Amino acid sequence: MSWTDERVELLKKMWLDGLSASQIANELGHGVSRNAVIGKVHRLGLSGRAKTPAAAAAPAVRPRKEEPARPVAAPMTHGALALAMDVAPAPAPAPRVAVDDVVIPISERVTIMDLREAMCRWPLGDPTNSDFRYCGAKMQIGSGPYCLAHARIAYQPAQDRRRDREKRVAMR
DNA sequence: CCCTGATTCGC
DNA sequence: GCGAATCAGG
Repeated sequence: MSWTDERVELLKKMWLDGLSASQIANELGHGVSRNAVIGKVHRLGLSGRAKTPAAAAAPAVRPRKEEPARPVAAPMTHGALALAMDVAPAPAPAPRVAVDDVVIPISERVTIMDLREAMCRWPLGDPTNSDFRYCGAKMQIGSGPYCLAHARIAYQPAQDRRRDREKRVAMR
């Protein structure tokens, strides 16, 4: 894929929101690596956070050939611009949500950006809304992309599932 | 070992 | 311009 205006906008927004390169790469899609994101960020000139005092003033620890210090764009503050855009806080309802006869822990709900490889991809809410989250619980091997609880819902195996209403799946 | 960003350089 | 490889670190 290529860096379309749209994708660059997403990149800018997320980077300014403080998301890590890998998180951004993960959300932008399959063809984008974290290196690609970092590379693009630098080319766009929005990197430059002077973390180390010495790094900002001195040529750092790299004895390689250096360029006359590229002019880092305006040292914009992370927080200020981050507030300009959304990223709504997660609503905090009941500690658990019951679906059918299975109790799902929602304590780990995560945004797509925080979704890791081993996290349950059961969607929670409307993907159009900003409060959309994924379950995020630990993925159960052999249960598709879901945790144990959600796998049971997704792959309703037996026809005895309305049985055992009292039986609870204790998780954490 | 997991992760972070930074830099170089062949493409 | 792009990004894998690499570096330097947490």
